[in-house]
Amino acid sequence: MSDPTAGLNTEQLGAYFALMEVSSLLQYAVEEHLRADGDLSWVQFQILARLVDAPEGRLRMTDLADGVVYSRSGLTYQAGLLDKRGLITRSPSPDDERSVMVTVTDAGRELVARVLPGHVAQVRGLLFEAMSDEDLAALGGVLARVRAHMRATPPRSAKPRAGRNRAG
Amino acid sequence: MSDPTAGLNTEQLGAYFALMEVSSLLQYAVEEHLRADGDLSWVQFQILARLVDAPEGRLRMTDLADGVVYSRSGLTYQAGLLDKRGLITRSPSPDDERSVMVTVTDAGRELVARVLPGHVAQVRGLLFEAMSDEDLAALGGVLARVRAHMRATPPRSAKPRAGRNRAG
DNA sequence: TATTGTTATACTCTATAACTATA
DNA sequence: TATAGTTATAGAGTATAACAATA
Repeated sequence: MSDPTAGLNTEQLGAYFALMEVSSLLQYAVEEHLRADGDLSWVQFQILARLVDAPEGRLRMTDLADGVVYSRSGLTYQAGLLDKRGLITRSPSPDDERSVMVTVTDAGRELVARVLPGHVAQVRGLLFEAMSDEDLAALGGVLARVRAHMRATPPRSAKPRAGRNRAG
Repeated sequence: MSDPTAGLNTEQLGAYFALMEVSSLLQYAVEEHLRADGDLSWVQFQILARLVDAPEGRLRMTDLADGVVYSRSGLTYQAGLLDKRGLITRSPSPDDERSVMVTVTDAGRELVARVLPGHVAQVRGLLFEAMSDEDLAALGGVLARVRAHMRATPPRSAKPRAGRNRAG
């Protein structure tokens, strides 16, 4: 394990840099295709993908923001773009009048379906082609654990808002 | 391995999403500290870190751009900012008059040194705390292989420039 | 009083294309 | 003709703070 008073050892540093480099390269490559195939940015694709995966294709704005690791205002902006293109709809939640439910439209689902094959091919070619089954199992296991650990920390949308956390 | 005609299986999809989510959360957390500790963005820190690690603290612009996964003009912009703050210097290369060598200044090294402890603590707390030694070894091994595989693809700065790659 | 979401605004970043200079 | 880098410009994205509405 790691000594909390020391720096990272060589192995840790290497793994950290490799992680960031791999995800960066992967995101860049994938984003290029998403843009060409469906005029979608990475964030927009993530929003749509999460909605498609969600029960009934709907999620609250805040849950979406947390999932995508995004600020609220940023999500409002992106949701506005997707709304304008008819890929999602927004409506007040019946449960909590403050909340807004975001729902994928059929057009949204179709776009995801159209874009997905190329996307998946991209990911396979770059990420999984260099991986054995054991690699995959190991990677998936560690990352799932790490994600859970990170998610235990308060999510981004819980950041202090105007008026809180001031000095004095 | 993966069947090139099929989609990703559940395990692959999970690993892919976990990878992107973990790196995204990590980068976000780390960037917050870098900004607070040294008024550095993620890219700026990466540029400085790479220079500090390089022999004699110097690298060509293009090598830097490839390493950081960045466009040339983007790097010029960032280098301009770092230059203005006295953290790097730029000078024509003696070998190739077209090239520009970027060098970290003492101030740049000091800033990296000042920011590094907090940075490292952040990474340890989020990434390595949830990992055993075996996890680390596995993760590092896979990622190094994947990175090499990805890097086998032409780097970003080699993207077609004005006038190349036109249809016809 | 806290939470959800939107808006206005200002700013940072990024990419494209045009340009200069050297190989 | 190709490569290295800069610049101008224009656009996308992002965050902050202020705001309205509901809990």
